[in-house]
Amino acid sequence: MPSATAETPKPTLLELLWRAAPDGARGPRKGLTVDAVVDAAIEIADAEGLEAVTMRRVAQSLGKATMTLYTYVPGKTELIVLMLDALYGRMDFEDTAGRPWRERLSALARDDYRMYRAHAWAAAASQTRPPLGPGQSTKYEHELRALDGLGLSDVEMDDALAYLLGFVRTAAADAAGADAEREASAMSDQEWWEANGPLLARVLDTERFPTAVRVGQAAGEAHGSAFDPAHAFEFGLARTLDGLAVIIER
Amino acid sequence: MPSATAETPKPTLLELLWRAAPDGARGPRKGLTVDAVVDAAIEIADAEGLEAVTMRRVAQSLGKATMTLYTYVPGKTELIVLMLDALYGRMDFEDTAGRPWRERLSALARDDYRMYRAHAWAAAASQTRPPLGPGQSTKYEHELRALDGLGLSDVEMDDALAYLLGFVRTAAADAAGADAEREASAMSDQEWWEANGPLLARVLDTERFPTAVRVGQAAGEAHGSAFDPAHAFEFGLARTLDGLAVIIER
DNA sequence: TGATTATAATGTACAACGTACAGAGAAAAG
DNA sequence: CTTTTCTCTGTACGTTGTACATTATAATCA
Repeated sequence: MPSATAETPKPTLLELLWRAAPDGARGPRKGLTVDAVVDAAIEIADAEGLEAVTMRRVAQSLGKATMTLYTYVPGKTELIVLMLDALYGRMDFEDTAGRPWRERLSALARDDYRMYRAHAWAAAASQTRPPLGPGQSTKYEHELRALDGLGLSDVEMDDALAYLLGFVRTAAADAAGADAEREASAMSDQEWWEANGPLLARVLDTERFPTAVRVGQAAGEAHGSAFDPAHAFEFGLARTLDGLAVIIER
Repeated sequence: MPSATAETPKPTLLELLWRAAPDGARGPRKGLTVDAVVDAAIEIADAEGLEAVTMRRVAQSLGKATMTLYTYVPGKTELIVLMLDALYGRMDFEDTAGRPWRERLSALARDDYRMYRAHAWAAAASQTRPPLGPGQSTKYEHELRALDGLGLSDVEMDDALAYLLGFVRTAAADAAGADAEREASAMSDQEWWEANGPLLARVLDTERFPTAVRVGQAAGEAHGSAFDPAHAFEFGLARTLDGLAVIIER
């Protein structure tokens, strides 16, 4: 009678993040690593967007069969978490030790924003409370240090950081969205107005929507287009820091 | 020789949003309306999440064949836009005329947050600059009126509103994400710690991550769990209004 | 050394998705 | 009555994530 089929203790997500899975000693040599899979996926996402990251595509870029990936990663969900943690771990942060708090937090925000802009898929994929992988932990530690010693309680520090990073993530996602939309439409602003202007003029009458028409027009003219992500980021960052100032300089 | 195949001028998204498509006079009677399709889709999304909204599922709930939907809606992308605009159009806003600006903006944020929480799928699906459908236009008009007469320029009004709503959307998406995660894991905090505690203790050493460990612990204990969406919303709203105060009370 | 056993790698297969397309039938227009 | 146009539908295609069985490989144990 053959012994009961051995239960392969499949690694948890956390073990995977920390690369803490004991690599099996028995079978054939591994032809890949988790890092290789993650890197390949990031490369594809950077070049062609997250929707181009399919298991087949990643495997192909590694010269392996699709199902081989599942030796290294439990599924696509986990792969994306790993991709994000890798990004966090590779960020380089501006050194702002000793500078005033406003500059420190501003640098934090800009570091984050730069990372998101360099990997357009990341803002949409990331969550507010990512799992505590090594990359996220390193990032979190660095960010908290910028907030330490400002007179905030520990809980306030966490609140403030989550608030600041939430703003940056949204701003980056909006910027990426605006890019994608512009690319997808392949329609100049002029063409768009020729196609949609008449209807809008008929339907957005100044009787029902006086303020919207006035403000929308002003905003559109000021930015030269419907939405200016860079301006939104600068405006928002200033407001966010002003908002935090109230509890920091209290 | 048969005449050239007639070109059905398929309606643009804007025409669809404003229900401005001329309904064809020729063929059989329509068995549905755009609204019926949109409502059915919203009902499914509310009950089972956006990922349950498939063309087959929506059609089935209307007692029609799948492809019938494409008579009313160009595709799934457009359907989701229509769903969101419908939500915006049905919001009811707290009347805050004459009240101080901070209460007015706070009510705006809470109205928005309430809508997102009632339709958990909406925060993730919505964009910063939604197409100018009737719902979005009504909402935008109402919101701008709350910002009018505060001494802001038109461009600043638009900036401030986008900033405020961006915060609310993110907070709502985070809250929905936290709900979903809790539901999906089906793991009590205690079980989670039993499974992952040992690894975390080994790997999150206080040498490398002193601040992160300290603050993370404090935050976790304060909220009784890793993340408290309601608290994050209140904290963030206060900060956001404080930040806007700087340009409003200038 | 030879038998055993855990593991890596892979091919096949399946269910689910959005939607292109062609055809059948209905109603208005000529 | 004929023609035209439109609604509705069934079938089918390409794509997705991944379950599963199989084969090859290497370390372990007798």
